Amino acid sequence: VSTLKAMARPKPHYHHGDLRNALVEQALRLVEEAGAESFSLREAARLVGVSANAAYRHFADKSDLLLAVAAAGAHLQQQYLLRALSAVPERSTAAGAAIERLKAVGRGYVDFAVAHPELLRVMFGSRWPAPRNADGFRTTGPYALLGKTLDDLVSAGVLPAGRRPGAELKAWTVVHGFATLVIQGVAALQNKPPRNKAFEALFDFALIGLCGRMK
Amino acid sequence: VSTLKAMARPKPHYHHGDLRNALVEQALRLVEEAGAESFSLREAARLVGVSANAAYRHFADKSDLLLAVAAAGAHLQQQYLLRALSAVPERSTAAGAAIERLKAVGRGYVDFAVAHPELLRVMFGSRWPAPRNADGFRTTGPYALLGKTLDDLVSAGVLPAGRRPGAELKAWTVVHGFATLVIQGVAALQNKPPRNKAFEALFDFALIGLCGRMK
DNA sequence: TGTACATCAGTGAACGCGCGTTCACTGATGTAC
DNA sequence: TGTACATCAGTGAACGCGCGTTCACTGATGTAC
Repeated sequence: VSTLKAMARPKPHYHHGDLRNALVEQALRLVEEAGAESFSLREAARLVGVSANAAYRHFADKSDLLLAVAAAGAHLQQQYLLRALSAVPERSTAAGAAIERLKAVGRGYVDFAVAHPELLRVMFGSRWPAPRNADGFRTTGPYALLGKTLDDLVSAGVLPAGRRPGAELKAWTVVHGFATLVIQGVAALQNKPPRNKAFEALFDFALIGLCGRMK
Repeated sequence: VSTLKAMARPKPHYHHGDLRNALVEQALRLVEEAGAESFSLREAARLVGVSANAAYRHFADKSDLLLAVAAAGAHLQQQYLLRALSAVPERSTAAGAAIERLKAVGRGYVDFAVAHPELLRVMFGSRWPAPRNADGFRTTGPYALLGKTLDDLVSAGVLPAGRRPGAELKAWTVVHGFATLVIQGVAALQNKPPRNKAFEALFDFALIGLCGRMK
């Protein structure tokens, strides 16, 4: 019997080796499935195959673990944005390219929200620390990427330099508002075709608003 | 001793009389203080001065009570919007009046979000039933009010009729996005003066985007 | 290369807690005659 | 107007539950000599 037991034993190592990451990934998965509200540290540990207690070797407490989940979410979001940017095809004009890049950032943001709604909620729910600029906005992550894209829009001559200040907030408000409406279940935005159509309309709207004229 | 006890007894009536409303109001208060996440039915009943059990005379379960809270929140929100609309001063031109009314709706929406962030979260978190139009949007509440305001904008000659379709979604996205950023703690929007400044800039941006030209 | 030992990363049992919900009940209310 | 009785709106005790967290512990790891 003891031989069988030893054979069936699933844990070859007493030390996990990468428990911290394993817990964060499992927690992220659980959050995405059922939301942060019903997330439990014990369940995450259980599924990783470790005692609930072991988590306290790596995290101060439950909220600390969720903070790590939020950070992982930010990293994933960044990947979405960069992937969307790199998928933009070449353009003949700098103006066309700059516009398409701005659209890509927006699309990446929305795609991330659609694919990981609960994760986005956790990221916005938890005030994890991030460097901010003088205006009180985060200098890393989507906000910074958006800023760079808007700079390009000025260089390309699409966005008048005089209208550049405050453009981040406008663009971010639109894209975040749209993503929020989508993940909060607005019926008209639940299927992809109408959602894409709404996104296009919204982008045109935002671009006109930003530039102060029809393109 | 028993006399003192009788004198101190706070409940003159075995029947509460208006327990349902009392529970909803208490629950709403608790949600606003600490969020729906940590809300407990027992605490609400306790604070109303009634056994936890009594709540089940009026609500199927906890989530049913929260649904009622969301409905009460919607009613309160409507009051904010109507109050903001009625505070709009008279204007010499129909165009000016229509623009100011649109701005008032937006301001009311943001003011509600700032004053009752957790309540707004509950309202968007719970899928309480509401009539929808053919486009999948709710036909009551802020969305309908917004529609009417936009119609006025067309009548006043500010918004070209050709640009009217889809205008609700654009306006709603901006105002909801802004409210969401505010209540989610974006540092630059936490104090009233900069928030108002940002709102003004955002409104101008949105109006240009809606109308397709500078005003 | 071998060994002693500090440090590290886990275990397993237990804690107290507040929760949502159910049970059998009882006091108050209102209505038919 | 009085009374019998069905209905309604509460009570209080109890349930089982999973949770976060703490405790004393032990097996594995790595390093100094």
